[in-house]
This record gives sequence, structure tokens and C-alpha cells, in this order.
Amino acid sequence: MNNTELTIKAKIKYVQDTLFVISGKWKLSIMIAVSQGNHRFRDIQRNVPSISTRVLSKELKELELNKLLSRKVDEWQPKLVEYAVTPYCKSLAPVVESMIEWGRNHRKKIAEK
Amino acid sequence: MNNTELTIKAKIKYVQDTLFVISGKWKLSIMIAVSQGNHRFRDIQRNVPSISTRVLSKELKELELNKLLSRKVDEWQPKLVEYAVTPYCKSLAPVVESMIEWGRNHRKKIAEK
DNA sequence: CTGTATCCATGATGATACTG
DNA sequence: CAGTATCATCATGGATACAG
Repeated sequence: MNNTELTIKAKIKYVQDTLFVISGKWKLSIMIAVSQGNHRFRDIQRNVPSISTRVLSKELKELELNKLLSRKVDEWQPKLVEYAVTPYCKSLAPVVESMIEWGRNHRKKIAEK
Repeated sequence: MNNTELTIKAKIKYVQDTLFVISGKWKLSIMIAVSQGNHRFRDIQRNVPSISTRVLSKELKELELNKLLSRKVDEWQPKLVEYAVTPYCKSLAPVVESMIEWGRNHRKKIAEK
């Protein structure tokens, strides 16, 4: 599938959607922390240095809304919540890979006089 | 070239770099407006609805810094400035295309119950 | 433990007047 | 025409206390 038939406005809208989902200071770091086995709120906070509870809570909600993370609750006492990356999260790989590639080259480009 | 040998921290850094260059409310719209033949400050402003001169000025500077736009001045009176997309700007195509593709699919995904 | 509520600092954006 | 300066507003993030 390619996107040649889309209007420019539609393209911009889709790109902004994608930007919105992955941008911000923390989202990628959180996804990586979770994918590496940190499933609890505190574990994630420990592994994403200097994030506050308020912000972490908000980011987790957005990631869950976008179906990139799942949230499972056992209503025992004390409450037990488990976060995990969803299979859908993997669909971001082409986007992220192309951004890594471009950003990596861009450093050199900007360093040139 | 692939990026499998990079550390996670490096990957995040590169992705954040890329995000920084293309994110924000206006950058993509401005690049498109310029690429479609709007080379003058006023033309760009007319074609990117509701952007203020202050913000347009700032965004143009950042795009120029990142070598995505060129700026050429003829010091006549009245002053004549021409903006144009650089060849380097085209290197963003894979990133933008993958984001269009993902964002397009994501709309459907989120709409699902 | 897993968050929410509150308050505050900072930065981004907007409106508009003005300069060379 | 191509911006800059100034002031107001708003969104975002951080620190911390505390609730269930």
C-alpha cells in the first residue's frame, strides 16, 4: 500500500496523529522500560529516571488509550497492577526505525560546516 | 544499514532528535507550503492559515538551522527574501511516509471497540 | 503500592504594534 | 516586505502531599 492518493491535508493529519502518539519526553522510554520487563508502576518509575508520578500516570493512560500498553488490575489488597506492551506496539517499529536512521544521520549533517 | 548495534539510549536520543526537528504544530505545513511554490514570507503566511508572524519567523529559522529550508536574501529595497526546500529535505520522505502509513491505520484501530 | 490533587515554574503560542 | 518587540494566555511538566 502506498499513500500517493491522499490529499496533503490528510497526510498532515495522519502524521500529526502519529507524532502525537509517540512524542513527548517520556513515551518511548516508558515503552522500552515496560518491554524490558518492568511491569509495575514503581518499577517503571525507577527505570525512567526523574519522571514524577503525576506525569508517569498521565503517560501510561495515554499509551493505554492508544493500545500500545495494556493494564491489568487484580483488586486485592494491596492493589496489583501490571502493565505490558501490546502486540500492536510492534507495529510502530518501522516508524521508530526510520526515525533512528534519520536522526543518526542528521547529527552528522548538522555538525558539518 | 541497520541500527541493531545501537544502545537503547542512543536509539532514544536519535528518535528524540528526529521528533524535535519535525514536531510542533507548524513545521510540516510550512515545508509543504514552501515546496508547493510559496517562497516568500507573506506567501507562506497566507498558505499556513492562522500562523502569526512571530511563530512563522521562529519556525523558519529552525527549519533553516536544520538545513531543511534555504534562505536567500537580495539586499535591495524593498528587501527580498526567498525560502526554498533543500535537497536534504527529501531525506525525510521515508520517515514521513512511515508516519502517514501508521497514522492512517491507527485511526481505524482506535475506532474499534 | 498505585495512583490523584494541588500548587507552581517554565515554555510555547497568540495578538498586535512597530521598525528598517 | 520581512520580520522584531512586547505583552497576554495557555499547555506542559515538576514537586510534593496524601488518599484508597
